[in-house]
Amino acid sequence: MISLSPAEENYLRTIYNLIAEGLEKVSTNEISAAVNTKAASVSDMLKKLAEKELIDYRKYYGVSLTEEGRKRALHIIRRHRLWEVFLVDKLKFSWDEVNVIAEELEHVKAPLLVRRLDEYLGFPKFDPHGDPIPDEFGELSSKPRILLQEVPVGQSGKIVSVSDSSAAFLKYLDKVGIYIGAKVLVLEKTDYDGSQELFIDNQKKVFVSKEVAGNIQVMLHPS
Amino acid sequence: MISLSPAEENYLRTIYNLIAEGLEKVSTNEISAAVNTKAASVSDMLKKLAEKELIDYRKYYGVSLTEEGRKRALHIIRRHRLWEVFLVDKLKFSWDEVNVIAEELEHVKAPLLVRRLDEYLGFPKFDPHGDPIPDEFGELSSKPRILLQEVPVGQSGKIVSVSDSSAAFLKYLDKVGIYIGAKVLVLEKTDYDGSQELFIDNQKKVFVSKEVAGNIQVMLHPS
DNA sequence: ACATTTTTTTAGACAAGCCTAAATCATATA
DNA sequence: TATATGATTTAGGCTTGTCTAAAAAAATGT
Ligand SMILES: [Mn+2]
Ligand SMILES: [Mn+2]
Ligand SMILES: [Mn+2]
Ligand SMILES: [Mn+2]
Repeated sequence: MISLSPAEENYLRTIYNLIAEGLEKVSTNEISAAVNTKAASVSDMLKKLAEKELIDYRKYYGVSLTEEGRKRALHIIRRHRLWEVFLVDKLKFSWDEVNVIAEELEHVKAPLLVRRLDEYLGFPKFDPHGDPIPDEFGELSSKPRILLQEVPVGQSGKIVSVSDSSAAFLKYLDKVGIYIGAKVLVLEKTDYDGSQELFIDNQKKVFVSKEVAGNIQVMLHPS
Repeated sequence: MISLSPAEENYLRTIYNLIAEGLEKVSTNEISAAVNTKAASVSDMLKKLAEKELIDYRKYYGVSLTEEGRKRALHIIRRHRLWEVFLVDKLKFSWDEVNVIAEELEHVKAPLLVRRLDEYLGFPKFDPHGDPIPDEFGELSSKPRILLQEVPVGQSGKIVSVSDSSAAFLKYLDKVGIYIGAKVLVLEKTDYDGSQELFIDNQKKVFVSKEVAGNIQVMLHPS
């Protein structure tokens, strides 16, 4: 099992995350935006990853992960999310600060390290953003989720994760009082622009745009 | 304050450590051995580091650190040793396992991370090998030390650090019962080969070669 | 259907870090 | 002091990962 460079790992994790957003293939430009690298460079890298049989790559068409690529991506994501838990639980970072740091820590590949860290953290199942942490074998304990966007008026649920880990987005959520675990009730929806009015924890009314609601996952309460 | 690559950091830390062994300049070949890289490549890198004014470099002569280079080296060493403490104290690694892992972790350069880690560990002053951890400003709290080699027969002291962090050496010390903090009394010395007979913790007799005694530092008990 | 725009790939270049082989310098020795 | 030996540097080359500019393919709009 030949080892991957930090750059290769970043591409694999990025492709996995983009695909996890629903799609079954990703474009060069989407990857380019996500890894903050010019499309020409991405094309180069995709050729190399395809060469190593980590992705399926058809020119001008798009990219998906092979079984091996998926397995590798999940191991990287496991490291990434465990470090995020460490940073929040032990070092008292806030959830908007940990993504960038974990992007560096995720590439440290001492075999025992990840297992010991996992144990030390008490085998957490989810990271600070509500995303599931794969186990050693790359298995995900997934919960049934629905986008906040999709929750009908009158329905309530619990916020279980967010799909944008940028500091800007997370700080915005902090500001309006939305957090992982919060109870959310959809009070009203505006068809015109897709914005919603929410009732958080039976306490606080919050207006959110369609963009925001599209980046929040909810587990519905039985209604 | 322009940021250094992992490779540059490894060279700086290595040069610092070699110089800390007593010498005031280091040779290309010594560095080559320490970073496990061919001498020709070391020459290349030395030119670059001199260009950046991190080292004083005179061709065919040797290398020393500039003030800036020393400062940088101490910051890298701070990260390295703090991670070593983390690995031993929190993740229950043994002291012979942590050097290689810390060699990777030391390059993670999130500014807040090191301070938080330091705090989390309780501001340790020494790493698992007895080496002092520089503070944020690069200051070292050094204790007066003497090589075990140099301790006269009949004198006793406390083992405070070891200057070889290889797994082989540290495992050997574990095996014979030598550890940081142990009381050591020199029972006998053989002039011929420089080997010694020691009495550890008033309990156990141990024979050590000159090589071993040269890699152990002792703080003498007032006699 | 054709022209325009957007996306993607190719071509060519560059810096970082490494290597081997061939100079060159320093030194130890005869 | 001339020479052999060892240490160091230079020359030339390679891989990785990036870039810009140009070409090619795909998508879009009229
Ligand atoms: Mn990363
Ligand atoms: Mn996360
Ligand atoms: Mn290192
Ligand atoms: Mn150490």
